[in-house]
Amino acid sequence: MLQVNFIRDNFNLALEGLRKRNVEHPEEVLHEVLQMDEERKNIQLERDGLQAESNSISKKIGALMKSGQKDEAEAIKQRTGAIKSQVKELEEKYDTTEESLIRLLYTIPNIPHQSVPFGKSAEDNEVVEKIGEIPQLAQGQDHPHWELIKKYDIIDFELGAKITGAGFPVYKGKGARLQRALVNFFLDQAAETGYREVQPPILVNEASGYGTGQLPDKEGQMYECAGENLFLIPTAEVPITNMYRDEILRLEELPIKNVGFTPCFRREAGNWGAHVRGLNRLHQFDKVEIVQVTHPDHSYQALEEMKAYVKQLLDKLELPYRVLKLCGGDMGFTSALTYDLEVFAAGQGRWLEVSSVSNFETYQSNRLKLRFKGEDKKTVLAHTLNGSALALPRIVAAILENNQEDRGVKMPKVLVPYLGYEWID
RNA sequence: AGAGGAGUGGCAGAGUGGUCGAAUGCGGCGGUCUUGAAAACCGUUGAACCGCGAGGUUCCGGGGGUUCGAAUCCCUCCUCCUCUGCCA
Repeated sequence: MLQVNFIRDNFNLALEGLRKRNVEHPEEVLHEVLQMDEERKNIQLERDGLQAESNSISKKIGALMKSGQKDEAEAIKQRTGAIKSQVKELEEKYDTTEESLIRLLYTIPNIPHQSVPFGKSAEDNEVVEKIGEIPQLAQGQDHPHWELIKKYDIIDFELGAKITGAGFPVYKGKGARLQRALVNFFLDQAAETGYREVQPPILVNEASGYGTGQLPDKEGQMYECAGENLFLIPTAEVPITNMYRDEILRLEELPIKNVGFTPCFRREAGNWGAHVRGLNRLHQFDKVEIVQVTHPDHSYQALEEMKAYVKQLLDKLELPYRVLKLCGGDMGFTSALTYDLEVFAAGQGRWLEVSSVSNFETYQSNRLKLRFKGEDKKTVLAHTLNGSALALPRIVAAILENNQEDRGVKMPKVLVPYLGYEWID
């Protein structure tokens, strides 16, 4: 969530940011925040004053009791009754005011970075670069992946539907091996680049959901465990970033770079259309995620590094891709700047998002209370970032579609040592 | 899952109703000494909010209660440890 102080000190900046986000009545919303915060402060002032008085009376009573002046002590006690009930009343008022302030802040998205383009939807995203050749598939070798997986019997949707439901495929034989190869390849690459590998839980509690911003508004995205108040993670970002909730880090610990492989679960309620066939959208999929916690001065440099890292993975997989800078209307709620990386899947003739790399600045760390002791020993909110590196299903789709030949599908060279085979046939 | 024990500052650990945001030790930081370092000695060292400031308020696992007053008493939840059971 945004910091109230930031809104107060940079009102116009915040306002412009919310306009870029296409937030309705941004000026009113921001004013309401400031007004609620003022109210909160006033209540605190009043409450603290009374509490101070009450504290000093209590001290006096203590002193009187000690010196044996019981009657005087009893006399003073009478006066505390009124103060007590007033304090209690003010405390309740303070709590409800603060609660509604936080609830309001939860509804406000992050302020986009200056460079984020205006725009309403994916149409308005800015194509930053395009890399690699779009493959020209020969006739008869231009199948979409959902046909190829059937032909070679490597991924089975019907079987998954029998066990669980739609969107939970079973990977079989070379298909399963391909999954494992990709995960190992991604993790090895990340380790070489200086990321520490972690294996977090894939069920998280409510506090974690709030910490990274999946709650309160996106319950529709996460599967909830009945009776446990736990959620299946939609991305490893949630547990890995929440490892640092309520932490005050030392300056030397930054930047923190973690990588984790987890399955991801998304309900995707209402997100199913004609063009989400096969592996394009699933309820359960595998993803390797990189997460960084950085000094505010270095987060954009880190973002560029993460983007470059993901690009290099796609280069090694020999997949054509493009990099988008998302516009204000298409960016995730909590992000300040997001790059999407999309591979071209020639069998469908479509770009598929395989990675999203974002800088959240202090939006998450403010909820998380993730801070570090700065140069002047003041505690400062750190910046958090994350990116997919990479999400598997669409990578698999693109590999299958782009590399199909007469005799089968040829695997990218870099994966062969992990796969133990060269062709899916 | 059952029985018992425990949760205090970066760590260790005292404190069982008022003078406790909290002894002491270690660690960290600053200084003296030293060519430099170590040792020794001196000082300093939690967080949040409010206030121009002086200063005030809150926080001893979370929440609630008793009391004029709670780290300390009561209730409840959570976590960890030990033993028993179960299980990959």
